[in-house]
Order: sequence, then C-alpha cells, then structure tokens
Amino acid sequence: MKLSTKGEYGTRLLLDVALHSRGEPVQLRDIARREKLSLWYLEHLVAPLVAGGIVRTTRGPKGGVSLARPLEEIKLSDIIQQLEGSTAPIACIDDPKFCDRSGSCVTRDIWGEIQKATDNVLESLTLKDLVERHKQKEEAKQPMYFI
Amino acid sequence: MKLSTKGEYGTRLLLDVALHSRGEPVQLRDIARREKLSLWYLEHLVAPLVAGGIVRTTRGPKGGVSLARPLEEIKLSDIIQQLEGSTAPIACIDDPKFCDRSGSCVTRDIWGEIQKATDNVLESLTLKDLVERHKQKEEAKQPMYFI
DNA sequence: CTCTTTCTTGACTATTTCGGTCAACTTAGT
DNA sequence: ACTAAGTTGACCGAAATAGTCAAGAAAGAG
Ligand code: FES
Ligand code: FES
Repeated sequence: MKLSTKGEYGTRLLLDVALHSRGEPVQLRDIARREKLSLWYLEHLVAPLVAGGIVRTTRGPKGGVSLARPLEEIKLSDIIQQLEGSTAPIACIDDPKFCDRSGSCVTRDIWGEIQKATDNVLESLTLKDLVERHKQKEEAKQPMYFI
Repeated sequence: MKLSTKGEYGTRLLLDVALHSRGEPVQLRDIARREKLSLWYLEHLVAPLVAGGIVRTTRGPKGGVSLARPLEEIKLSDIIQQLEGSTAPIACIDDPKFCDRSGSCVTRDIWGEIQKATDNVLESLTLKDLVERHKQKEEAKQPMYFI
C-alpha cells in the first residue's frame, strides 16, 4: 500500500506553490530549495501536472509554475490520479479482464472497498484544505502574544 | 497504492484453506492447483503466516496447513500486516524520524488519514466474512430449484 | 536581434523491489 | 527405513523506482 515519491513530492510541490504564489509564478528552483528536492526530479513531476490541467507554466525570466485553477478546485484525488494513476490496490479492479475468475472473486470486492475508502479521503480534500491546515499549524507554533 | 502479490495471494490462500479444511490440514499442493499459484511461491507465503500465528502446519504424510484460530478471529488486517507489513502509504508515518520536517508536515497527516481509512476496512473484516460472502456468491449463481 | 533565464523533453543509469524458481534439509507418519 | 509432506534460504531475471543530465525551445530584457 505504498505511495511512490511522485505522489509524495508532487503533493508537497503543489502545496509549496499554493503557499508561495503571490500572483507571479513560483520558480522550480525555489521549490527545490525549500522542499529539499532535486530540481531535475521536480521537472518530471511538473509535466504530468501540466497535462492534467492542474498547473500552468511560463518559461523565460520570471517564469515558473502557477496553479491553473482556484485552490478549492484542486482535489487531492486529482493530484494522485495524475501522478500515480489509479488508486486500485490491484489491477483487476480497473480491468476485470485482468483476472479470469472475475465475477466470483470475493477478495476482489474487498480491494474495491479499500480503494473506495482511500478515494473518499482523497476526494474530500482540496489544496485549500491543505493550506488552511498548514496555517493552523503555523499559528499553533507561535504563542498568541496578542491576547 | 498497490498491493503486492503476497497480500493478494496470501488472502486467497487463507480463504482457500478456510473453504476446504474439514478437520484435516489442507495441502499446499492442492491449494496451488485450485488457486493456480506456484507451489514454490506459496511456501514463501506460509512462512510469515505461521510466524504470525495465523496458521499451523504439520509435516509429513497427510500434513498441510490449517488455521490456528477460529475463522472469526482472523482479521484481514492480521493477514496484510503479516504479509505486507504496515499499511502506511509512506515511511514517516511509522517512523517520524524518517522525515526531518516531522511535526509540521501537513501532507503527512493526510497519508495518516488514508492509512486509517484502509485499516478500518481491513479490521472490520474476518475470514468468516469472506467465507460467508463466498457462499452467498455461490448461491446466487445457482437458480433456486427448491422454490 | 541577441542574450539570458526558465521550463521541456527525452535519454540514461543505478538501485531496489517483485515475482518466481529451486535444491537441500527437517520432520512426521507408516 | 522410506516416503510424504513442509522449511529454509540461496538465487535469478524482469520490472519499477528514483534520480541525473544534456540539448533544446519559449519568453523577456536590453
Ligand atoms: S479477480 Fe482479481 S484478485 Fe480475484
Ligand atoms: S514528514 Fe514525511 S512526508 Fe512530510
């Protein structure tokens, strides 16, 4: 049940863009520095995100990455779908022809339920939620001087 | 979010034992034939199941595999735990020291929720549930002549 | 127009994990 | 003893992962 680094880093990439975008694009180089990721690896994460319409990029000086949609319209499931493909724990869920004993397989139903459970979480969360959670954590760190 | 064949085959192995055990042990050779799995691969699945106290084996003639506990006391989570290890989508959930930005990481919380979601499913199901579902499917296949 | 900055694309490699096979060994019954 | 099981651990090939890099194309600045 492992998530690959694509999904992991990709989510952090998006969150980083969300947190640091102030109108202008965010540069990959800065993301790499902040998130301690290899610039060359990031490039491979951006491509599918562009293809999935999650992100726009502009080249040249002052270029970089910016979100293609409002925060609250980018679901975590979109990100994972784009970077990891299906969340099915096993191939025959997406493609019943994959296993022969298709219909009568009890275990297949179970894996289906697991997929549904994780999809529920992923679809209920948007980048906006992540940003808000992040801010809450930040505030929790600072004692509230203003009281 | 993939399940490896260990978890997949292991679950089928256990279900097969549950369905065909009539007091005596079930032989690996028969399981391999019925489930169309390699006998040599099955051996690697049995070892951890024995270690986890899920299954007992007896050697020699008429030997084989039998369940170490009643059907309803074998949870799917036990099986997966034993064959796949943790269900954590990412290492830093089990071992916070794995990532440095431990406490403040928002995405980590998400992966934790996903793990919890899948664990909920896995812990709510026992081998007994699987057997019952199987029987239901069997009955559904046969038209009810007895009406 | 040209130079620089930035993303883009695709090739390449190293490492790890997976899936599978096998042989030698141990144990238990007959 | 003999035979029929499971046990253990070595081994291998293929594939997926993770990561690096270089050549190129677009966009701005001057
Ligand atoms: S049908 Fe694919 S695992 Fe049973
Ligand atoms: S702490 Fe491990 S992914 Fe953030």
